[in-house]
This record gives sequence, structure tokens and C-alpha cells, in this order.
Amino acid sequence: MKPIQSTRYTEISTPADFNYEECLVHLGRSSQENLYRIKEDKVIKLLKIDGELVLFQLTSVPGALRIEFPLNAPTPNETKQVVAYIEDWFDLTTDLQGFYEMAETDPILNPVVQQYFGLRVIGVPDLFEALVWAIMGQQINLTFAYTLKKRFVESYGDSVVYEGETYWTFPDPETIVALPFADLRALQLTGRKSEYILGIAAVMATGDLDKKRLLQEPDMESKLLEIRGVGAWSANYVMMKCLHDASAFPLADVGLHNALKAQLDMERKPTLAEITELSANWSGWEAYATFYLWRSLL
DNA sequence: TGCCAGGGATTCT
DNA sequence: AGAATCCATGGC
Repeated sequence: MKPIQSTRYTEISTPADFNYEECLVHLGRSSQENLYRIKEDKVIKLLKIDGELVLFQLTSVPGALRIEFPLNAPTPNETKQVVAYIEDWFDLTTDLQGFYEMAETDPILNPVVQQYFGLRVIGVPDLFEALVWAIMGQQINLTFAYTLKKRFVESYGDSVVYEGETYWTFPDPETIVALPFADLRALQLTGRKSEYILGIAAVMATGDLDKKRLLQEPDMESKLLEIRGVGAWSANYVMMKCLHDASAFPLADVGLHNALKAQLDMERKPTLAEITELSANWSGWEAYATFYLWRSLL
């Protein structure tokens, strides 16, 4: 989709079924989120593009998302990269028709799709961020995971202040790989998680792992599973949130289990075998099924 | 207060 | 290969 550009703003056209409000519900799920800020109907975020900090503000207008740059006029390249980031972040290029058709005949998905129609899989476009966030979220409650991310970002990210609020970028692998183990432990990451994050920072800082190349791999999951600290859940989480794989499926996800328990009005959480059976019909759209079910927990 | 949390590696059968 | 066990720490 070709951005409409004026001197004051840039617009990206959105699919007919795009629902900005539903996306904002997802984005607003934690009060501890510090990688963007939601102000009424605006989303404000800081990115680092070729070493420069670029603050942008997003609003919804009929048929499009409008991007404005409150601090500095962007270069053409910065505009282009922000547009690409937003298309990635808001999942604007996926046609959901196949998912919606499948969901019509699915007793579990039909109600959630009706309720949250137009919700996209809100992504984490930055591969390092997606991997680190997956590691941080392993086996701890989400509230504490956000606390860890907040400390991590505010210790090692870059920031600017706009209208009295501080905006942060996610730290670069190059910054993190240079840290002593003890500095990560001090954030109250476990020893293992500190090791995993340093390992990921190392392969990304050297360029051995990068998103563009990973996307060209015939088997992205196997490549991700080679990374220490990345198991089946994390690999599928990253494929879903960063690599736009509609069939990615974090089967072991506790949130998925709780959502299914609630949707099916069960006394206990479903077993993995039961989930495999329930989801047989979702083939090719497991990531969207999971994301809509997560939404039902908010 | 004890169980649980958007798991994974390691070690045991 | 599949099943236990450890890791570690805060939330509720």
C-alpha cells in the first residue's frame, strides 16, 4: 500500500475490516508498558532509525492510519521506515478473510471473532525485542514480566522527552552484549534468562541472526529452536508476533489454556491433547485463533 | 501463604 | 523418546 504523504503527515491505508479500537485495547493491556504510550486515541512511540531517534504519533482516520512527527520533520528514509514499522506492527498486509470464513463454523472461535472483529495480530517487529520479551515472559506472571522489561528498557534503551513524558527505544543487541552478566541479574532476571538474553544479543550483534535472513529460511522454527533459551513456545511466539506466520501456535501457552477453559466453561484447563484436537480446524490460522483468544482474557 | 505464572534445559527412565 | 526435576522470583 502506497503511503499518502503531505508536508504535515503521512497516511497508510488500512484494510476494510481493520479495527483500530480493538488494536488499542490490546496495546493498552499493561499500565507498565513503556515502549509506547496511548493518549486517548493516539499512540506515540519512539524508534531509532539509522542511529537517529524518531518520535511518531499515530491516529486513526477513515480508511487509514495517520502518522505525524511531533519533534522533527523526518527524512524520506525515516518516513519510509516508520511506515514499514507500522504496517508490520499493526499487521496491515494480512488478508483475514480465510480466518473469518474458518471461524464461522468453529464453535470456539465464532463468538470471539464476532466480538473482536477487525483485531489484527499486533506484532513486535523488532526481532531482538520479540526474542527478549519471549524469554522474559517464560514461567512468570505477566505483571512481573512487564516489570522486568521496564527495568531493562529504562536501563539500556534510549529516550526522549515529549510533553513531559519520556519515550524509550528497546535496547540494541550491541548494547546488551557488552554488559556483564551481573548487570542483567541485577534487574532480577534469573541466571538462566540472563544467559539466554546475552546469548541472543551476541548472535544478533554479530549478524549471525537477523530478521531478514530468518524470514527467508524454509524452516524458521528449527532455526529459532537452535537458540539456547528458545523452546517450542518461544519459537512459535516469535513466529507469530514478529515473523507473521499465521500458522504459528504456542501450544503450551498458559494464556491460551486459560482462554479455552473460560470459552468452554471448563472446571480445569484443557490438556495439550485436547487442545490439539480442538484446534484441528484452525489449520493455517492458529496464530490468529490464539491472538483472538488472548484478547478474550482482557 | 502456597500455588501459580504467556517455559526451557537438564537429568532420569 | 518421553517423563520427572530443577531453575528462580514475584503476584495474588
